Amino acid sequence: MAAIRYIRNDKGSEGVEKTYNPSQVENRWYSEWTNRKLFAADEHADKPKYSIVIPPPNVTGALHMGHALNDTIQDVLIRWKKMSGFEALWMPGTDHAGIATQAVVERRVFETEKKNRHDLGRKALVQRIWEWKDEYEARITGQLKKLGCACDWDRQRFTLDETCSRAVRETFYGLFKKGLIYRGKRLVNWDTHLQTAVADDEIFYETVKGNMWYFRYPLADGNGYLPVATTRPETILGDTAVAVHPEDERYRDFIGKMVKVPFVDREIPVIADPILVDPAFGTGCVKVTPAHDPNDYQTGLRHKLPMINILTDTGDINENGGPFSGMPRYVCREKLVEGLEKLGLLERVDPYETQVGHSDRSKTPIEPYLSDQWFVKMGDLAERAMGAVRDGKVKFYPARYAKSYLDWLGEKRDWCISRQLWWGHQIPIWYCDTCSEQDLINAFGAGDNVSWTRAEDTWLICARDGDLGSDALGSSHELRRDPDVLDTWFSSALWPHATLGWPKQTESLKAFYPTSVLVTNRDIISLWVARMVITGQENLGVEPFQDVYIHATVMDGKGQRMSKSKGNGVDPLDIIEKYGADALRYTMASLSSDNQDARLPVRPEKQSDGRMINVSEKFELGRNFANKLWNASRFLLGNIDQSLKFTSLPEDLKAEDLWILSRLNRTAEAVNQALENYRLSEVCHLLYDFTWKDFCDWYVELKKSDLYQSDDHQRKENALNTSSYVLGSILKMLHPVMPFLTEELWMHVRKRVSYEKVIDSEYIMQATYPVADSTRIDEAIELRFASLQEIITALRTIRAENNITPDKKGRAIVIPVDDEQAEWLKSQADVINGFGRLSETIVDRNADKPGFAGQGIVRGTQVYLLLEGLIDPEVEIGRLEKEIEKTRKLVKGTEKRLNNSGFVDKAPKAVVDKEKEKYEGLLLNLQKLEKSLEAFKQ
RNA sequence: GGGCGCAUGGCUCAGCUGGUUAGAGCGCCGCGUUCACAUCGCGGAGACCGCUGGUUCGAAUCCAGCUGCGCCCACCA
Repeated sequence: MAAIRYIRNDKGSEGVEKTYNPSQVENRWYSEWTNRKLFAADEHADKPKYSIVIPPPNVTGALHMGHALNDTIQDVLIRWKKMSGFEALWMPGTDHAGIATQAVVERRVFETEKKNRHDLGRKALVQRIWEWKDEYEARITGQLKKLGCACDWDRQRFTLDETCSRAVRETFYGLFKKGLIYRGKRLVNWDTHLQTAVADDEIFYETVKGNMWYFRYPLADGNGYLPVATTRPETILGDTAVAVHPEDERYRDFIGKMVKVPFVDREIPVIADPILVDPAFGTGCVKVTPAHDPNDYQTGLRHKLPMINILTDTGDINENGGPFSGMPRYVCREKLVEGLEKLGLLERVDPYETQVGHSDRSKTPIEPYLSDQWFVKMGDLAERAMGAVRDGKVKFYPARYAKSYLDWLGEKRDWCISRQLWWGHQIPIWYCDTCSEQDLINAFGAGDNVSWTRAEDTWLICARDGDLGSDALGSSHELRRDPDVLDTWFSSALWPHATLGWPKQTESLKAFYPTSVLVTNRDIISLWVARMVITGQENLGVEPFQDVYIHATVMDGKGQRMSKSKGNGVDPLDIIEKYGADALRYTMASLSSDNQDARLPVRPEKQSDGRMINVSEKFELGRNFANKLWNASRFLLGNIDQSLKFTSLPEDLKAEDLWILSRLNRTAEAVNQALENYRLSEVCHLLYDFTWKDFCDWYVELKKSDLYQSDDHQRKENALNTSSYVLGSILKMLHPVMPFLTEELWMHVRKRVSYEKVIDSEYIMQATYPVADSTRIDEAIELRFASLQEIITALRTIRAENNITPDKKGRAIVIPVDDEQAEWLKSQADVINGFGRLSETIVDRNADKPGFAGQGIVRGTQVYLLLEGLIDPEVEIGRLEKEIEKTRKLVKGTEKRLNNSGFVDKAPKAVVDKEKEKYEGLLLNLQKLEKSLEAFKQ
């Protein structure tokens, strides 16, 4: 039966199926777009430029819905700008994500081969990671393509590729030469199991049941002791001071005296430090171990204390541990406590729960560990980057995020850029302990490719490019390369210009730098956004983007941030499989408001082939919308005869044509403005309402009488003409959000319609984006239409509430407020008849109010539905009473306002006048309703 | 602990510079096979806009406090 209907409905529109089938359409169009190189941006094009660099996804794993939102937004912007006359570049790429990627690969190698990285060796491990990278980069790229992203794939970059590496080296060299990169000590989070430093965000805290040990620090002169509490007794071996609060009466006299560290017999001072010590906590005395505790480290810096490392790389006690040397640290802890007890120094032990940092990778406790690291001096760089936002050169949307940026930069904390990893850009520093500066000058003095500086025990030599090699200074002076790599963010920070070829002055760089907007998440404002501004200013003297659009963070149904590491990520491919890419895009875009979070509840669903995928009814919004547009198009196209060719709108436009054109242009205006301000959810709602409500529910329905019931050929043709015009505009406006569907429909439209200004390109993605023609916007006709719609709705309500079946036709009497309204409604009597299922509509200002009829009042116009015998008086009385009550409330409200002298005196005249007008109208309505109720009750 | 944000019908969210009869989608209820669409049409019910104060002629909207939640940053010897 469906087949029969299909054939009957589908006059001449071959191949347009009844429901939109996304999967068939999507792959076909994507390959078509890429084959035709429609995503390629030409740096030589004689057009204004627009560019976006993708926030490069980490190659740690596949993309989730958070990325899908991020990429949808960018694609909408890119496609919109392309259609708006810009040469738009969307630069794709991925990030090597140092620690995270090395960690996943190390873990996998360990699981499958029971080998750690030392077993494998640097070269082999890095090789494995490259293989992983290739696999996931391909997967990510595939996901982006499925999403429909209009990336210029020929330009795809990777943060570790040749081009990016060149930029990293150039930047490092430049900063080093200026003295902005230096070597220093820093406490790192040491993973004793993997023997590597881990990043702060790779640490999870776990509550561990431990003890608080209270013991005595004996004074060196033998006269008494200081009570100290600790959760890590073994660190006593590295203590270099005991601190008290300067105003603590109990210990004031001890300040400046010396105490003796048990077991190693080191004498250390008692110092006063108001920052470290909280007199109310513990004993009020704090042992200070600068080499193994972040706070103590800071204290150590303040007081210039020695920093004694007591651990080996594997977490055992080193040669500084006296009798405990060689013990694993937890064994040492036990033995040391026993020792304290034997010495009579242990006071008591309390059970105590502490938050202990654990490595996310090895799940073992991390140890703060002092080591040599490389830093970037942030002072001046940060100040300049702050200036960019303060001066408005870089603008945040929403503006509140500027604060995150400024606050973080304001701390001006030096940036630790070295990581004890193998996966990443190896630091371009070589050490030479034995040579003289003259040796360096002899070897590297010519040109500007090597720079050096003296450290206490060695030369620090930085090469601009390439590998210096171990014997560049001859066989007598060995060069050693620093084994560490750079923080991932060091290369990410260069992304906007590195991807365009910098330091080469490429045409691409000239054309597309600075980029137009950065679209990203709020949690990397400091890590990434701020650093891009810094390097952009430093390397090119120009900020890397004008706008920063921070979009919502996608949360799961429980309100947890969706992330790869949490494992709660939802694969966009699941959603695409179930609902289609356009549905995904539309739904995600409509979620993209100024809010900072977007919840996305999903549930697993078994597919017919047994696979489980994640689905969410939220995407039905987008799927249904796609289907609606599909069917509206199918309907119109099915009615257009092959022989018709429209080249311009008809001469004599009817009222509904003027109305839909006004609505269309108003929508185009609002949509462009919303896009300009990154208000994508607004864009979606505007287009949804215009398409579904204005166009489908009213306009197309209105035109059906022309199509079905008219013998007038011209009328029919005009109806199709105007409808196609509007449809074409809808497709274009919607294309950035729903690219596949609109491209597919565009193809069908083009077969039948050829407007010069609307159907103006072979591919919709190259067509011109509609802009508002303000001469088409007609306030008056929209108001008239609104009243017509409300009258029809009033009639429909009466019918529905009284359970009047569609087959029963009634008559209506409409009593308008004035002659103009009367004339308008008379001209639309057929419409009212059709939409209200009426045999007749009498529009007459002087008509008598019918005695028995369903009633509504719309903007003062009285609407009566005469259906003697069909209307239940009880129902009508109920309706009227409710209506009256509602109106009374409103009357009371406005009355109160108008009686308030404060309002009348102080509010703007326009507001007061409007209120008065409203009041009079409401009173009139109330009178009429009350009269009707009276009549009914008789 | 510091910062930012959120709290609007059962659910997910709009409501941008204070003046709206507080909206939408889903869900719910009723009716509906006239040939675009049941992934649909028509109609309806459902909200003291977290709480308490304040500013104002007027507050969902601005301010303060409180409560609950989320995120980021820093973290306790």
